[in-house]
Amino acid sequence: MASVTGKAKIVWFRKGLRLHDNPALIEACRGAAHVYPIFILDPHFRSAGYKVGVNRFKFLMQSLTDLNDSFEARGSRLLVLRGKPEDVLPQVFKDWQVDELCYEVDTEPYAVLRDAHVSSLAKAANVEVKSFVSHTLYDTADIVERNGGKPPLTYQSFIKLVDKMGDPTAPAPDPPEKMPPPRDDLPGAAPQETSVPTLKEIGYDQEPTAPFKGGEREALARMDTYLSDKLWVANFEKPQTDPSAFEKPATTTLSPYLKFGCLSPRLFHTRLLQIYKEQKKHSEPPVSLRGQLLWREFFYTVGAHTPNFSHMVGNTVCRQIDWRHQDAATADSEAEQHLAAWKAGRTGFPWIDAIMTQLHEWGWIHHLARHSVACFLTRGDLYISWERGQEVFEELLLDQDHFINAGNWMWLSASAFFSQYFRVYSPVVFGKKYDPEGKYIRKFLPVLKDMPAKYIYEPWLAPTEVQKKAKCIIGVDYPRPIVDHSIASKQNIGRMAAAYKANKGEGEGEAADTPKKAAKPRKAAAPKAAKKEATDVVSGKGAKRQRTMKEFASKKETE
DNA sequence: AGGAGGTTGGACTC
DNA sequence: GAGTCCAACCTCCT
Repeated sequence: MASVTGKAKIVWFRKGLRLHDNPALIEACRGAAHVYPIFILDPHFRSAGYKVGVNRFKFLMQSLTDLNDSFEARGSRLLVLRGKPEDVLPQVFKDWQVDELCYEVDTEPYAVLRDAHVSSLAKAANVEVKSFVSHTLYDTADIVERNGGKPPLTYQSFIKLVDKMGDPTAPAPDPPEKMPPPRDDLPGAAPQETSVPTLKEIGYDQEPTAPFKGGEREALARMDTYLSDKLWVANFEKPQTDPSAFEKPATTTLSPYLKFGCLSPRLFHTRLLQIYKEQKKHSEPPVSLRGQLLWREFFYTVGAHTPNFSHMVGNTVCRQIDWRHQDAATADSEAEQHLAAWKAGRTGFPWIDAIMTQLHEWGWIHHLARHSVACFLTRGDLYISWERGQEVFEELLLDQDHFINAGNWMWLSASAFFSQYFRVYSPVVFGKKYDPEGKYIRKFLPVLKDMPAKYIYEPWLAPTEVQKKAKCIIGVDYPRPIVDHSIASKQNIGRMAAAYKANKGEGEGEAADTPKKAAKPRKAAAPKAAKKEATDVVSGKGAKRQRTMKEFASKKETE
């Protein structure tokens, strides 16, 4: 087509803040006289119901600046527009005489509605819309289709489906070295009107504190650094990594870059497969590095195909549980206080409070640290709804990712995917395993820096003299624990058991007294009971154990 | 219908 | 460090 005069095209960045593996950008450059790379500052992401902490916003601004630099190096620039996409886009379609709009598929609920609306507006304006899957390894709709139209609910069944699908599509080729530039002289396209905003312009008055810098170049450099240690990559096992490591975090910390698409998951995946090929032996999902990418994919798949995935009510995969704090209207004041203490890192459990402090300061905490604080907030200690925790993570995490955040909160609260609610993380013991000296606590809670290691995880047990010497009086300089973990966790296991039972009843409807329900536990219990008696006689622990269970049962009844 | 297995608990025993 | 128990969950697969 030699006669083509050249079109005006928009490539709309939302996630996918990168030039590599960007099929929408490639398409936009094809046969275009003018390409307008845009990002829209949508007020939705700063509305009352959706908080973005200053650290993540800064990360986003850095990513946009980096993107702009890369475009400038190619004779183009990034145009940052302000307003609702539904208002902004029809205007520029007209003003810039746009022929085509290209973007990456975004499957989050808000994005799906937004993009459907924008597509219809584009059609009305005679603008062709082209979208591409590049934020996930696969088109999650394909995975669901292969599973008979339903998303797989276990990681293993998900892996099986993915294995059958073969390797993901290879990353797209790099964009041209010289790009068709946008015009400066059209309304709303002038460089001074479309620059990357400052935090002040947006209305942030806090100083960002996170030690991670946003952007594609940073992402690629970081990936290269971590992948250069091929033995480490090949042997990576997530559960073996140390949540208390902070001098050098024990994992790649690539999650914020994947969240914003500064790094392509397909590129990362390709690089991992290369290394696996070179190294004969390597770890496997779920614990391997590739397994981590597939966890992301798993939650994107289930999340995108489950209604109300980020809420308990109306969510088909989520167990309905009578949390103490389901919403602000019904929560009692104690639950309100507990939630506030948890968020602020003032629970009186140094391990929990250090993690929450790191979350505020860094915008990132290790996966197992997330487990600790999530279990503590929900089924472990406070019995507060996972949705409240999800909101806090949504605000504070750089890598906050809609489906992954919701999925993991449901996991940890034993609301979905995971159901062994009696496996409770101890806010004292768990961290101690990794960091007996309490270096991590001393780093993030300096008030405890002189507390002897013996008491660093339980400072309320330190004798007054020790507290005085450490210049940290419990109840004055650092809070007393807001709950007794051994009492609270036992009580909550009982509540969870009751909630599970209630859910079962609901599910079965009138057939509540079907023999199936009674027969199952009875059959399983018989051989085990005999075995237990035998070991109890030997160990002499039977009586103690039984008493504990009775106490626990009576507590449940008097509630 | 039943069994296996489940990314990463904790306490205790050997 | 591995194994067993706690008390019993769920989904998937055969």
